[in-house]
Amino acid sequence: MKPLTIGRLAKTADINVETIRYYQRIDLINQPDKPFTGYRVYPKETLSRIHFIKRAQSLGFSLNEIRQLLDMTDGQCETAAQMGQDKLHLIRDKITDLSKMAAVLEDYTQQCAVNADHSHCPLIDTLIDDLA
Amino acid sequence: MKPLTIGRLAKTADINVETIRYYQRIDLINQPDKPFTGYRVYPKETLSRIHFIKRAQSLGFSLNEIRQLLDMTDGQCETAAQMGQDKLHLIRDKITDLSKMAAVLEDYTQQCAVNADHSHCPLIDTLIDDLA
DNA sequence: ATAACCTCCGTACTTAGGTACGGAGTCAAG
DNA sequence: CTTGACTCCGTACCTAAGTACGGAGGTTAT
Repeated sequence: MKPLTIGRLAKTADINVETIRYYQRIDLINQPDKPFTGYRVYPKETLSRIHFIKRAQSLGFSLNEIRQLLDMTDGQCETAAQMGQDKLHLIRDKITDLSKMAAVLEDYTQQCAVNADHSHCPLIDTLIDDLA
Repeated sequence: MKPLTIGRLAKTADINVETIRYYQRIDLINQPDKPFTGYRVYPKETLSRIHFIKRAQSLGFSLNEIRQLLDMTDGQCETAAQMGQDKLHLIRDKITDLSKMAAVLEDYTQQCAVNADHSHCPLIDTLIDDLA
């Protein structure tokens, strides 16, 4: 197997080389030691880590929050439980909000379909108030 | 009732005056005409609009996406339906991902509680793989 | 063994979403 | 009728999350 250099890592993770370097700079992933000669080689765990980062990011977590989530999984099982709970609440809240949002949008698109009368979109204010 | 000047609007919406001005610059809300003398006065709809923006933002929508959502409610009922559907899918996907995330986190915190053995957090890799 | 490609590293630039500043005008309470 | 607070506007600055660049050196396919 070819050594997992930064370029291959980037390609595999479908992410920019510069982004990896950026993640290293901000200590999200750690940079393997540079061998006496040649290029740095990354362990496959780094790939998993990047996957996790990307997924968490797509869920609206900031890199700082993600760092916390990762630190949480990296050790210190004890102190972490509360943080897990906190994040969990955060996530549940997001889900609740998104569900409302989805309901409103569904309603909207449905009304749009039913109401061939396009002169007034009936949800202008409804959209806003229903979210409250 | 005192006229809704930018400062009062900001205070009511719990948002910075500068942010309102920023939203105006990027055409997210529109700036009322300046009277010959005196300050601009905002209609109460602007407040609803800001509420919507903030809420949508907290759901992970960018200001650009929010502009689209708002344009959608502001007129052009017809062309908008598809966009509503698209957003809906996007939201549903987010919900799905968040649910998985929540499940994993729940599992994690539970294991943490059960496993008084804090020397190894059992979910380091699980967390990552379970998300796939 | 040499061209084509990759890595390394520092530095600089970019976009999104704001915040801060400063001077000039406006308003309102004492 | 003045003093303190607010508005207006332009411009500049800030953080997060990258992206781009460029030269010097390492590596690999032909």
